[in-house]
Amino acid sequence: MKPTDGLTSRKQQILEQAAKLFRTRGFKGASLRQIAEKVGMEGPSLYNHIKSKHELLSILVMNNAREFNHRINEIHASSLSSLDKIDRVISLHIELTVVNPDAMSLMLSEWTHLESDERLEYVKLRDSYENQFKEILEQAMSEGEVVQMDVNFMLFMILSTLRSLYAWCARYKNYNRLEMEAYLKQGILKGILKKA
Amino acid sequence: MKPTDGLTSRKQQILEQAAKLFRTRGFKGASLRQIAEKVGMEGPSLYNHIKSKHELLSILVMNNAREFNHRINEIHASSLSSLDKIDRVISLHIELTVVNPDAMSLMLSEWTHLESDERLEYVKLRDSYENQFKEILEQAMSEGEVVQMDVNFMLFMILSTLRSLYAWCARYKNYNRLEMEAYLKQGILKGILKKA
DNA sequence: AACATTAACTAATATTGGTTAGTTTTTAAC
DNA sequence: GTTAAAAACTAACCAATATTAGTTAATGTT
Repeated sequence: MKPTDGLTSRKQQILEQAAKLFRTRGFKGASLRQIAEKVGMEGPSLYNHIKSKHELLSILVMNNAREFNHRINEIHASSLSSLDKIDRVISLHIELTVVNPDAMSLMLSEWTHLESDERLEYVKLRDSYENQFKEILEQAMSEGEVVQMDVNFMLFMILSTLRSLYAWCARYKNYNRLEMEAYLKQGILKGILKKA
Repeated sequence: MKPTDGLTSRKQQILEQAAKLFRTRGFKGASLRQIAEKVGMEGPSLYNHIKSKHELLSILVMNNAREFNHRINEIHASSLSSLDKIDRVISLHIELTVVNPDAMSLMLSEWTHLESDERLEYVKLRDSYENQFKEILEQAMSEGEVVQMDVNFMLFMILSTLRSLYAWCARYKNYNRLEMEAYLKQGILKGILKKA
């Protein structure tokens, strides 16, 4: 019974509940029984749909990581100006965070529990992502668009903010995406001081 | 055998290794036997020094949280200018991160596994900390020192960066504290754009 | 109706991990 | 040197958990 209709397939439901529980209790802290209960079945029945507990984490983390990598590739390869590229990367983070905050949270905090093969692939994707972003920043810096600063540190500061976003979306639900984009871009680009 | 000499007591050693393992494997993922091995004894022998696994987490997280709270109280209550207060808070974060990155990491990511009583106390300390910081920002904003922006969001952006610091200290060991302070303050206050 | 497939269940296994009990070794004091 | 306390060890317990095996109910197709 493939999900021919608009309903979410059973496996999709399992993935959603797993994501929520992995996020709140952590991968090790959440049990298959708890996941099963949330989706309305007994623990072992999950194995009719999944291969293992690790598979759940793998799907959730790796899909997101690959999507991220794909999207920044596009931006990096585009013919946009360096500032516009930075702008797009910020928007990308916000979009993926808003669309699937649970997966985002997992990708950033639970990837350590991936099995070794996939952990390696994950780290590779992550490094690649950061490198692309770094190159964009270097470009902007060499063009005199942004201030002269250690690129690694600038990357760190921007990514710190973008990567924490999911946690704050959970706390302050009343922000919409446009507000966040405006605030973030202003804060990152111009800082908080009134006068430069 | 109390630690009369300069050597670190046995319990201190246990705490240090526990912090390292909790950080890399997570609280649930690290076993007492692993901790014991790192410190050079058998698992159950730990109970000659500790009350429970949770006690280890509790000491590591709560000590740090209380220290944080104490220090920001001082800053908040001082007669410094609002900008100087912001400056001090940034320095505080850097100091505590550099001095004990493992404890910092735990405080930020593993506090969810505290037992309920202490989890409540932790959240209280955390909220209190954020509120003090927020008041400082509000003061600076009302004095026209910083740009007009949603205070919660400004708080979020600053804390995101400061709270991620421990992760980057681990990756780029070559930065010293003064460099980090300079970069961080510049980035947070003035942003990355060349022109305002 | 008959049959095959899907997806649920129950029972059982193997492992791990926190913890306790009891014992032996080490350390320090007199 | 004797004794008492501290701190180590081994063996065992108990609970939780991922997973497997075997079975039954539900579903859909011919």
